[in-house]
Amino acid sequence: MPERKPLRGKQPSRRITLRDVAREAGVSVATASRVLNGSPLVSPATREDVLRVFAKLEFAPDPLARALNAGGTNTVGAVIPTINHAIFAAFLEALEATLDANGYRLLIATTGMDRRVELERARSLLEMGARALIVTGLDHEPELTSLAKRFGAPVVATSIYEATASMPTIGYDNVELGRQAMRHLLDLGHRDVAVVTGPTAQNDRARFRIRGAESVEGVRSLRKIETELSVGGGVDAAKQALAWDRRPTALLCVTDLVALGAMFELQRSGLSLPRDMSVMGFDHISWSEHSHPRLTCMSLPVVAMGHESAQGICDFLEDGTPIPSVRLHGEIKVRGSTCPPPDASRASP
Amino acid sequence: MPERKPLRGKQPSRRITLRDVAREAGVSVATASRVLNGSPLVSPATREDVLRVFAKLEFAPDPLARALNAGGTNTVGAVIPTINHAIFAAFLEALEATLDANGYRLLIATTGMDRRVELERARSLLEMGARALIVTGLDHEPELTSLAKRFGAPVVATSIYEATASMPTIGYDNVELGRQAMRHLLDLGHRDVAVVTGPTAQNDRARFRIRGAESVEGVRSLRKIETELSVGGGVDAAKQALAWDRRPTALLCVTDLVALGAMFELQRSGLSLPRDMSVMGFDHISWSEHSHPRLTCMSLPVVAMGHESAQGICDFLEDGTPIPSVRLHGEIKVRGSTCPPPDASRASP
DNA sequence: GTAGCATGTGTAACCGGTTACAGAAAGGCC
DNA sequence: GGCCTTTCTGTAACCGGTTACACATGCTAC
Repeated sequence: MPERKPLRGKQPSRRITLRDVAREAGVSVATASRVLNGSPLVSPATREDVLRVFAKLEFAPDPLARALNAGGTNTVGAVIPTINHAIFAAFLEALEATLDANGYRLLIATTGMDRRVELERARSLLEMGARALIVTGLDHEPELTSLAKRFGAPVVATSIYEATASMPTIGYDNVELGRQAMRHLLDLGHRDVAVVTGPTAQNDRARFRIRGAESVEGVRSLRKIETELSVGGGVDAAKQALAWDRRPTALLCVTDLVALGAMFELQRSGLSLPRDMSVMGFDHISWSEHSHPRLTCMSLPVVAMGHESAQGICDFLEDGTPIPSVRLHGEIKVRGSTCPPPDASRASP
Repeated sequence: MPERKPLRGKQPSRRITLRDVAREAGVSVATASRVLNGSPLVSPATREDVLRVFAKLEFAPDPLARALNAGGTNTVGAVIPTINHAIFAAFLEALEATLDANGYRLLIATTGMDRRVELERARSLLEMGARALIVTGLDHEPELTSLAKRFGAPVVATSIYEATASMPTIGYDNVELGRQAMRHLLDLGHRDVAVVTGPTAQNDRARFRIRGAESVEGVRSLRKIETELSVGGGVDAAKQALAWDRRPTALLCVTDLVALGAMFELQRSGLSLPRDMSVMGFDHISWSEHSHPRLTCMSLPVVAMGHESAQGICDFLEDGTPIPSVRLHGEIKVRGSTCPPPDASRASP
């Protein structure tokens, strides 16, 4: 049951309305409105007059009244875990750019990875007039779908691709990416790998990547370290891995940020990378190709994902074209942070 | 002269309106509206009936109509250079959190550092109904102010503090920060420093920081390197500095990202940090305390800045309290990436 | 019985624009 | 001059809610 939010605050000084302009210019509101919208049905003389009054009174049309007439706003809402993570930021930037090019604005709300919060944020975006919703992954409160349907807004799940999902998904196959990453390590000769992940409870992408990694045959030991999704988390993870008595030869991090933190910590504790330990990331954020050593990672097509999501939504809003699911392809960027393990000669058959 | 943007797209199927509900429930729109808003002036029995019809018809009130009545939306617009930069992301996150706590939503638009673009984005945010505008720095097209005034929306400049500015500024004194940073290097014994900056043309914050650095007495040589505002830019800057015949002993980077790139490149080329070269940053983004070596930097209070900006705006919108300028204080975080220069014993008096 | 009040409901104006439709004014043509 | 167009302008309904005000009802109090 929708609950009314009282309007916060009041208009300082009554705004100039179209009627004020009309009165001042000695014309009807209709004519004033026509001038406002550049209708050709106005004589040049009247137009001049009205325009002069527009300027004189510093008239600014109320966007809400226009939107009410038009039957909707031009906003699209994105509900994402956090802005403060390079990979989401890159995605949002692309999303915003494409929406903007199509005349739509982007409303943003963050969830801090909490599904209940996500639902609430989604509700308020819809109540603000968002015409479509972009969410991350497929792990949501069940009410989300019905809520959006009630508002007539489509929901697009990103960062994930799943053809059979109940909503369009625009993203990549996280299981496959996890598999590819692990295979790379296996091919190099690693048999003892630690997978470092952020909290997986509310994060299906991470779980899928792990599942993919686990699905690879031939790994002797695959241990999981669950940590915070940040550079600091990577530091912690590296510390843990170093403290184990049978140290893994490679760290597979589900996020570049975590990989960066891990590399820092490993280097700090005196290891030489990648010789003493391989580190791999996921995301391909801006610095990963510049790090020292350069980070081997699974690159996620977030820019394309932003464009595709925006385009799908815009097309839908224009003419009702159903939003298609789009499978984007990540690719492995093999760089300097991975190499065969120290004892590869012995370990390999 | 405002130009009309035609509504993109059409409503797929006519939405359920309050009148539909009222008819179905056999009450007047007024009563239906009262139920919608939880007014106590409705008998329990009628309320039940109407609520049932709400559910049955899956009624969703039109946010626009409500906002039109209320006389405004609950959105605040932020026009920032890019989302894709940790420091802005951290700021936005804090901003969004505080706005949200006060019942406001955040609209975001990016400018890519172009003032003309900034003006256009500001216009569209205002036309979307943003009640206030947050911008970065004080370098803007002059029309920005009058545009916002016309819409009755206050503008807050962030990332900068200048008591005499024509709009409230919520931020820090970039000149002072630049000075402090340089003094730290000077105190360590550095006399030959390179200042690495992003493009300064449209960025007053960077210019102020440089000015502050230049104002410090006792530096023998202060050379500037202008590069891209990214990790890659830092890499380039480091390459340049290394190629000079009289190599600086310290790099003062106006952004942490650039500092990170520089550190990577310096290490790649075989230097040992900080022994062979000191590196300093600005921002204090999440990883800078974890890097190897840990980055010495000027920490910018962006989280406080987000909160203060949001709070100032909310207070203004609630009861017209003028938005105060707020001077926040950055502080130096002395960590492991700076130390006396190799020849400090000789260089110091 | 009626004045007095609380309670619940409906009517209609209103928010600030847009626009269908009607009508006025001006020009063209026979 | 009368009739038809064309061109411009105004009236009023409308978008989908909210709400001031009027009014009907039921109850208490005198």
